[in-house]
Amino acid sequence: VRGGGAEPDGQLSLDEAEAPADPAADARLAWELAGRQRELIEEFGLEPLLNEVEMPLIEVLAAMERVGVKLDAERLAEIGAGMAERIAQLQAEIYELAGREFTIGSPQQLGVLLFEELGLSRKRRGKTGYSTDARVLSQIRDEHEIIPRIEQWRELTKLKNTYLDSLPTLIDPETGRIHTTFNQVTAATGRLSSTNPNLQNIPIRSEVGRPVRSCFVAEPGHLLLSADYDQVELRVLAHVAGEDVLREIFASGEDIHTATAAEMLATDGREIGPAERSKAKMINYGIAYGLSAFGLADRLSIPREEAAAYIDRYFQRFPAVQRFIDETIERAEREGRVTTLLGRRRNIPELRSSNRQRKLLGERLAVNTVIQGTAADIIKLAMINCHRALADAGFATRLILQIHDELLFEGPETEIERAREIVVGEMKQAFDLDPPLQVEPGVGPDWLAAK
DNA sequence: GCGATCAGCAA
DNA sequence: ACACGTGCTGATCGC
Repeated sequence: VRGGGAEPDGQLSLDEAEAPADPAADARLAWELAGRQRELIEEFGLEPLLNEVEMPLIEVLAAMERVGVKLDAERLAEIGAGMAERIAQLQAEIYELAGREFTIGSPQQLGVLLFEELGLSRKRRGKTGYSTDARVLSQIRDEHEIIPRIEQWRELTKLKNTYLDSLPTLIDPETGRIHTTFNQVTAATGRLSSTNPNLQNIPIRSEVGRPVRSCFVAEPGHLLLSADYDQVELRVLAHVAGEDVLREIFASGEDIHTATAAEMLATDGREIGPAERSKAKMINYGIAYGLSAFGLADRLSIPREEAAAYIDRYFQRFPAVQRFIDETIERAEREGRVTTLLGRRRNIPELRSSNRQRKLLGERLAVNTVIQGTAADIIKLAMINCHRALADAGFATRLILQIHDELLFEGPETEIERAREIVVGEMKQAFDLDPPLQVEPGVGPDWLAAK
């Protein structure tokens, strides 16, 4: 019996008091909804996507959730203890510099202290008051000794609260492992999501966050195998846009962001250094993630006009990308929807909005959904194929996580090299793309070492 | 206890 | 004046 109080992770609730008043009516409703859904699936030509991708994926996801992933709880606790000490020290220094105690974690109280009592430069403001987010703090870092300490305090408490303290509570006593829930139907683009816990946002970028990732480990005698698609979204873009300049960059094996920077900026005789690469990278990601000129300017901390100029420059060098975007938007406006290469469909009602900003959002969603959704289709196919190929080979290596463009496997060390060959082969062949898909594998005793 | 708000992690 | 990719989680705060 499933009560009205289903758990957020979709687990069945057996609370007698929450049992439905009329279970037969509930069952009938589900039956009737299924009939209507079948009609729509047929009308939209979605049977192949349903039958070849989403349905076969269910048992792959179920197996992944059942197997789970091992966490080194002792190591996690050690890292957490070190952090607790550092947080306490920072807190004392912050109170000392502030001249009083306050709730550091309250943006409201922090805003009063920084901008009213200490008189630091106010940057942006939110709905309710001053913004104190990471970008604001980095801009006023040199104005007061308290700022770098608050930045550190924020980073450490975030890591401790979100990962170090909560992950161990989710270890299943039966298996000693963490069992996430993958949601197949939440993300509008067709991506998966992960909850309770979310294992798709484990830190890796920052120095202090990275050790958290090394706490995800293989069982004794086993190893983790991580296999990443290299630049899958930009390859999808090159493919769907038919952009030969982009294809040539991939064929040459050059670093994509450096090469993009060279295309955009080198004609001015500009040297391509880290700053140029970083701008190009942001533009590449901007296209893949559907960022506006405003969002791009915000990320790069440059005026919007300058961001718009970079985007213009990008389109001059990659004209087929410009054509693809224009055609995708035109068609989406006519049809009210977009589809991925495998026929996944997303309605974009924003395109009919009279609000200019909302309309522009719709345009970016239309383009972004084709790219991100196609990448999601491809990796889902790869998951199904890897799962089947490993089983057919009689291997004990199991798929345990999917992180959008990465698959993580765990297997006996004796077979992991052969498993790697199978996985890389299946991932590359999952879809016939031009430029072709490329996969970067790595093996190690923990998740950090495997990358 | 709940929702709104702010903040920050990842691909 | 305002705007600002998504999904998930945690803390604070006011009701």
